[in-house]
Amino acid sequence: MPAIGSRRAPTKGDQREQALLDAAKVVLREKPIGQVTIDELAGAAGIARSGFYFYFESKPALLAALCDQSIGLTDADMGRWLESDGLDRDALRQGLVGSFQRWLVDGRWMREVFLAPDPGPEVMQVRERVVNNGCTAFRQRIERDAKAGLTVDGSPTLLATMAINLRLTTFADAFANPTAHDPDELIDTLTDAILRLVYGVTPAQRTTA
Amino acid sequence: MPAIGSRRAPTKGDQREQALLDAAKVVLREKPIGQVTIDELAGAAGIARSGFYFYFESKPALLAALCDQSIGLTDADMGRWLESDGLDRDALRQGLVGSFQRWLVDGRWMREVFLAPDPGPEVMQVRERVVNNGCTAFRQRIERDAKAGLTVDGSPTLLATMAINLRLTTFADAFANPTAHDPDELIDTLTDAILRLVYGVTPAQRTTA
DNA sequence: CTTATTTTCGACACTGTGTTGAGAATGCTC
DNA sequence: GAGCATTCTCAACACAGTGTCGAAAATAAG
Repeated sequence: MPAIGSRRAPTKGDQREQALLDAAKVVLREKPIGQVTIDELAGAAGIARSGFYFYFESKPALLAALCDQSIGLTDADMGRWLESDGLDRDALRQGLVGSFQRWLVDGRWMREVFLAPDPGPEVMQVRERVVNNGCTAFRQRIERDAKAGLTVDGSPTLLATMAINLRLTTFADAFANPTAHDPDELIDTLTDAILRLVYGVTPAQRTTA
Repeated sequence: MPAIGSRRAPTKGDQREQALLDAAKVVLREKPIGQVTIDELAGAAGIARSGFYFYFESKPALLAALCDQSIGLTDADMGRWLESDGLDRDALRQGLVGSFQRWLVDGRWMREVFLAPDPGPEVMQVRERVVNNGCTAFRQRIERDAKAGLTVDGSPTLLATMAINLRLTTFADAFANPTAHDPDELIDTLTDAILRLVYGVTPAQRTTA
């Protein structure tokens, strides 16, 4: 794997590794990881089962790598809101929309990474990194707004965790049960729920009807 | 298994089945289900591995049965609040405390049942029943209060789901990371978070400091 | 005590995982 | 483009865990 800014051309192995990740991403859209065999993953990337182990130590290891590649994207989603101040409902909503769209596509494996109780050490490491990043960014925003007297009382860390978990479970549910709610209503309700959670207010103005 | 109100004495098999459930409950406090073998579960109940299959079809089937037995308790926790009207912070808080205590003890398998993305059909069935019951009760309370003009706007179903998920993830996190927060603060924050989520208000009065 | 039913468990077949080492493909150097 | 080191591939193996079967033992019923 050439480093991210590397000038070196990707070797055959690098390509194969990426092919394995890409193939896995597709395969994992269909069925839960527990029901996907390594044989299947290897086959989808065009190699024999035992060849898989040249690239990844195990299924969870691949999953962790998969997640790792998607972190940048997830961060970008909420970036605008996280950097702004005050409620800024529009920015928050837009961030959630972006996040939501990713969930609708790759929710299968995202659930495994972020929700599964015991996804193995490799995944746990990535999860903790991602969650910590998210919580920290969120927490810092809350602390900023707390100084301006905008937020409710209560530990910013706890509030941030709750907000993030609320988003997580809402999207996970939406993935598991796509027809249960109207997407727009879901996002609006979630947006307001988070604002209410952190600021204790539901802003009256809405960009969309 | 004699029906719940049965007069018939439990046969040896009934006892063994219960022993299996009790033993599993204990074993599952130590390590995640994925790392517990059927051999281990059977051994803990004093029978051979293959004997396990006389009582349960599989590991998930036992887990579902385990959960099934605990439903009554979980319902009882929140009962008082669910039947009252208005915010009633004290009742809500007390319900959450009860629920929380159960989580601290049996959180390991409760996570598997309520959080795992793909716990198998048997568990899924029980989960859906429990979650639906909980959501329905919650939703009805919200609808009642909505008529009284107490709640925020928004689909009661969505609000109920969010509240329940907030509780779920908060307790699951607390189980996974017991020292991260002060229990009292956690419960207080969660109580207020739920009230804010549903009613848009944080009641000033608190029973406890 | 006899008979029917329930319970137990060893032995088997099967699926999926992870390892190893020999050989093939690749790419680097001159 | 021949030689050489490195990277990659995969068949064969060993193993752990699951689930099934049927014969025997334990229990309950008559």
